[in-house]
Amino acid sequence: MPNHGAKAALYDALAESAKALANGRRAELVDVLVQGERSVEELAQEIDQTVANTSQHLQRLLRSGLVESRREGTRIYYSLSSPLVGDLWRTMRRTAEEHVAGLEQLAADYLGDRSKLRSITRDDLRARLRDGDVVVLDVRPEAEYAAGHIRGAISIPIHDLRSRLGDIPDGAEVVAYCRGPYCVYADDAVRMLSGTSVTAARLEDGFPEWAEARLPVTRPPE
Amino acid sequence: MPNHGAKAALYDALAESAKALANGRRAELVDVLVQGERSVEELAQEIDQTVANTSQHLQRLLRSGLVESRREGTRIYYSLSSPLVGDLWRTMRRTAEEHVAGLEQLAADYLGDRSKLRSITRDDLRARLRDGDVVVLDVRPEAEYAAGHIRGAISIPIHDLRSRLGDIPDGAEVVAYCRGPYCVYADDAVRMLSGTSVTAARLEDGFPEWAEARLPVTRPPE
DNA sequence: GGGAAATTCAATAGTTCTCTTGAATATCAC
DNA sequence: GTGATATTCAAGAGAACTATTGAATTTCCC
Repeated sequence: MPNHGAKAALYDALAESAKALANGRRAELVDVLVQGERSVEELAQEIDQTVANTSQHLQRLLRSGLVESRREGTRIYYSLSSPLVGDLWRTMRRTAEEHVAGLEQLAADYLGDRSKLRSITRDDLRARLRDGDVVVLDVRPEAEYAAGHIRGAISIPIHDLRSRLGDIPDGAEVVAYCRGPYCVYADDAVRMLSGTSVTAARLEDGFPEWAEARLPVTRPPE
Repeated sequence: MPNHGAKAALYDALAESAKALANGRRAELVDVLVQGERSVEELAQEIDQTVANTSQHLQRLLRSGLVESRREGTRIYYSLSSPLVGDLWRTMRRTAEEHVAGLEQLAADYLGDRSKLRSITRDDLRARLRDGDVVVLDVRPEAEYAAGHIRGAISIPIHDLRSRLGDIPDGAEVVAYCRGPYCVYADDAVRMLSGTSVTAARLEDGFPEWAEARLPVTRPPE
């Protein structure tokens, strides 16, 4: 293929990591994989695609070196090759937020009206954690909590929240968080908690951003 | 087009900034634009493409919001919309360096053998600048030096270097730099200076990386 | 207004990407 | 081995991307 010069071939290769992310479905995949490894079937469900199509996208990511896979019995688990890939995804996302026209509208279309939901920034939560007067609630699936969470957070996956409302101390001030700024689990949690005895707000972004900012986390031993 | 759901449309838009960079020629364009604004014709020459093709790539970048343009008489100048775009390009490049297979070979093919060239890291140069015992030489085109350079550096564009060797103090220790890790100007300068009375090394990367690391720079007043 | 220079537009052919479908493969449990 | 499950492979249709070519447009200068 490189019947063009050495410089062109080099820059083609440098652009390879962008090509890998240059597709909405693959962006969704990386966004999930940032939370930890997943099987093909789980990923297919997350991005609402057929298993065959998901598998093809994963192999595209594999070829570009951005993800790795391991087999466990009949399942194959994919994971990011390094935290650098998550950094790239977030930088890319931030750039799109800043520069891509129409993005706010699309975000609003997907997320619905967030204006009535109380929210809190990373820095605010950090300060309140120091004061110790807040319950931090991780509403992601159990496995993602296990792979790493905000230090001191408790885990109640969003799908269990309704039946486990009793686990939250009466009158507590709750801050719920999930996968990131475009994840709706924390929104749902705050909506569900409004009207109960607890006060609830959502963290403006999720665990990966918290970890990237080098704020205190708990991770499983290697 | 979005006959698919709101989530898919949102992630398609988030992937838009990656699509803009998902092409070797556009990556080259951004790599040049990081150094400052350029006209279409200049850019076409830099990336060794026809003007028409270059124009089309620039308009793709324009549509994605990553670059801006302004007209000045019959020329149109393109520039990056914000420093964030340069950050994205460097993050993307770093990810490719880390993960894309075969990249080292392609870099070697383009850059040739660098093993005989003395080189120095950012941190080393920073320390030596404090001691004041080094001549920092910016070998990029004059306009790029004017748009911003390492504080204290002198400008001798690579194409003028041979005729301006006399501008460099006899017996000086020179560190040459240019656009970045894949720019060959500094390599050429070091090769040209070997065999003269001065000692020469190249900075391992270029001005954009120096500036991103918040090391001292001189920029023109707004 | 007419000519020149810089850039964009429009049409096209070849390539790559994306999703779909159905078959093939690998591993496990029995 | 046989069947079940998870994943990949293979083929194909339609869309998007890329480079090329030549014409059209914009602005300047006279």
